[in-house]
Amino acid sequence: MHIKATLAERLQAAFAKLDLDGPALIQAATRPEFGDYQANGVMAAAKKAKQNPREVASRVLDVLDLADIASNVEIAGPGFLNITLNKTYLAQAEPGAVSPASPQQTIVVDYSAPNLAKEMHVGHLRTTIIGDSVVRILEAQGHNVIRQNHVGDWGTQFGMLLTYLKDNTGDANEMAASELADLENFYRAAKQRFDADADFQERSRQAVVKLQAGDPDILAVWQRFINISMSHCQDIYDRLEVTLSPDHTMGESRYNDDLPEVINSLRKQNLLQESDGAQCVFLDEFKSKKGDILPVIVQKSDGGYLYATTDLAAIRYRTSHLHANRVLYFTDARQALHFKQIFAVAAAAGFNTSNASLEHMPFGSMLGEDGKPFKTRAGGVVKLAELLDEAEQRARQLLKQNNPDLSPEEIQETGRIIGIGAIKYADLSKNRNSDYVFDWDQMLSFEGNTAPYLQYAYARIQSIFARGDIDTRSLPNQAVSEDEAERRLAVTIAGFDDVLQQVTQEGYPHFLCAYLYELATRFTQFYDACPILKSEGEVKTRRLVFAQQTAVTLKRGLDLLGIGVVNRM
RNA sequence: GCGCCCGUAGCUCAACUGGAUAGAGCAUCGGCCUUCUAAGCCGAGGGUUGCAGGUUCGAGUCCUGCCGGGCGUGCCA
Repeated sequence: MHIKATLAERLQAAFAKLDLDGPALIQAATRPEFGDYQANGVMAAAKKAKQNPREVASRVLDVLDLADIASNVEIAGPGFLNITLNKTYLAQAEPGAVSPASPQQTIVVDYSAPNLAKEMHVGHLRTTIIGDSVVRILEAQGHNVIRQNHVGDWGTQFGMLLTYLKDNTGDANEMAASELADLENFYRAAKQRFDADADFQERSRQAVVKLQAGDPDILAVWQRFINISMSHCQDIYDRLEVTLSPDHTMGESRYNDDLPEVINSLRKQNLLQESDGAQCVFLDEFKSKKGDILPVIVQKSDGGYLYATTDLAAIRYRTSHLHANRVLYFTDARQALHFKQIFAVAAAAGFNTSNASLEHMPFGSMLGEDGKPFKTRAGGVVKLAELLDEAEQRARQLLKQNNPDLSPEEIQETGRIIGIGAIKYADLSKNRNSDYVFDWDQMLSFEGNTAPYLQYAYARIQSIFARGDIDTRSLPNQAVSEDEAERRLAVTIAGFDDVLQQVTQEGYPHFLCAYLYELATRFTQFYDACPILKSEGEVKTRRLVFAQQTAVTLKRGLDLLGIGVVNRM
């Protein structure tokens, strides 16, 4: 249920009766003594009407109808309205339920997009994991979500790789996956040869030309290479339990045929200008103070196309064929200007045929401990696969140490879920805007505000049910809270739906993390203070219901982050 | 040069987009396991939110100017 939206509606109705104008500004109360929710909009509305805010608050209170929702509303400070929800209203909340959004939209989400010339490294984590979480939540809200994995499978670097591959396998058509088992090494070796050997360079360039012209031989080699590289990515996706599958791959190569059309269309609309031999679009909005305009280059002087061209073609496809209402791009913040430019060109050229909202959801770079862009000591990257291995290993070690009851099979599987969960949560729980520091120990921490803490709370609840031989299906669906600890827990459980709305609005899964952490914390406090199995009668039933509601909400919330739960750990 | 992002406790991060006394985790110090899992709970210390102005009932958040960091800025993606 949407508590905030409901409260806002009621406030708006009261405002309307009093000819007040402005948003209600509902938010969760900042302190327990301020109730559960607070409305901050009265002060702004009073100001607009040039009236005394406390008097206005008093009149709003007179006409405000919250009888069925709140047990208490009071005016505080300069004109805050502090709202305490009533217990029966709270008891109606369905734990973990997600209300369908309205309207239901078609939302294209562009995320992950690894470069298939290389192996996935830790830098790909954020786009993949954050994008996947947002996708899951949007789907839960009933939207028609279309995943687009815009992989880098085209361009000059493939000329080099394919030539090197042919040189080293004799018959390239028979190349085995083993040659490409370590893509990172393969890439490095090819690059070395490229830099050292002029003849190799020339053959590489020819290979690119052949590839783009659709030469069947080179195309077959390319396809093999892509398939193998893509299967490496898929292994990572599977391990991470990311919902991407080969069906969602829509790489750069797929737009190849439309690139000349993009240029033609721009030319027909007189948007194209030649500058130093390159085809450019100049738009006034990229004019500097001095008056010079930053061009968007869409075709190189040698006739080749660029990523701007491909992204324009992608906008055409996503709006004309996929009929997107929103397109969300989860990419590095360094591409901010690029997206601003192509969105502007798309608007000028009429490419956005479904009038979709094109939204770049940038995230910061990963830095090393020294605050500089992240590199290993050797100057390389940390492979994603290595990070996952390490996480699982550490989790298994801890499991063995902490819980001798677990079987080797259980340690294997539970270690996987906990290790992967820790990594995902470490990324998801941060505001994606800012740069962040990569640190093994921090990323693989299992204490405090981490996924294992949430999983631990869940496991303890399951343990209660197991020990007490409780069939959760036999429990009542609802319970009315009695004491303050229960009531606060109930308020938190009821706020789930609101948080999801907040997440999908602008693509910030860290709000959901913060919410789940608070939920788990409140439950653990409750758990610590109030024995469940040792209590009796109605009290016991009530506590079991709250435990169950917490478990359901935790599981659902973690699932929407793409993180699993375990019954024992 | 111009543009974008960032600067919050020793460290890593929050702060629901202008709200009340800036919150967590880690680390440090103290307390709690014969009672549902101590990956936990309770408590303590730790802040001039980079600096200086401004806007207003109210600013970590908005505006201006500095300082510091990252990134981008015509044929890589």
